[in-house]
Amino acid sequence: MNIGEVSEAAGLPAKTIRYYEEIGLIAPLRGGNGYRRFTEAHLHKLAFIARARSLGFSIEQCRTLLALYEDRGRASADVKAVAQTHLGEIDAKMAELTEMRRVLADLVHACAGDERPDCPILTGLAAPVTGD
Amino acid sequence: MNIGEVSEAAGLPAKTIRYYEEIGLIAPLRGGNGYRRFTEAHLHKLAFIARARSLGFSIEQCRTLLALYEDRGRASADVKAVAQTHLGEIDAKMAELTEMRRVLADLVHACAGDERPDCPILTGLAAPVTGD
DNA sequence: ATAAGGCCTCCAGTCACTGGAAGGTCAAGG
DNA sequence: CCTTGACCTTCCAGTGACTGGAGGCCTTAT
Repeated sequence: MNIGEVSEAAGLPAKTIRYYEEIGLIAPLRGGNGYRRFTEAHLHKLAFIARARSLGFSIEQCRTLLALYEDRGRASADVKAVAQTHLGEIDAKMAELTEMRRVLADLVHACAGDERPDCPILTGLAAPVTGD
Repeated sequence: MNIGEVSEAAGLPAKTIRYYEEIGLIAPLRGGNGYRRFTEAHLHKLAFIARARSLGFSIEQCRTLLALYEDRGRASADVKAVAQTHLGEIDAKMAELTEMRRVLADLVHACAGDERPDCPILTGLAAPVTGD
């Protein structure tokens, strides 16, 4: 397969696949014309990466997961550890966003949103709201 | 004030303040020795930016908010629009994270996490779980 | 012969910093 | 007066994970 076909099949832009090759995530063959040639195994790997990425795993985590995937002697505990680390990262981001959302929603709620200049959002940013 | 003092007061690294100057967010004065000189007004602006950034506003949104903050003839509706756009971005990210978390937590839950190689996380990444 | 579309490489840009090198400035102590 | 150390300066490069574009080769169809 050429890059266009795997791109379509894996749901990844061709540019991204070239980038993955550049950073050593995949190693497609080359045809006599210089075109990358992909096998089914390459496609599987790319689809694996695409799914891992869509779950938010970093490229380095994907690299680790791929290595574990291809290591028949792996311990599932090692996989689980990577996934749990990532789950923790997701939870941390969610907590951060939740807190942002809470504060921001309060400010938005307090703002009249008309043509007058008075704006609790701006005063809230100029000085944090305290309990006083 | 020198940069170290405002850095301390605004809670922003000196590097970040220099960066903000480079992109035109603030324009400190210069002393004869070439050092940046900051006034109270500069400090206020930096604190404003720091709070907006901590709520997740992008630099460009901060630039807009600062301009509105300094425009006495602003309409609060304009401020509210920026904040609501950002609220929407936060909600979109939260939805994305929530979905990631849901799928990932299922996979983690299904994984024994012992020294055996069988791992639902890896099989789930190799082929998405379908309802079949 | 040519036109369209796919493929190639290389370079630059994104966002918001962050790290580090090389060097100038300032206040205090010896 | 000299040194030490803290503070400041600029400039360059790197982060993560791509993305866009220029310029050019390859293939297939008309």
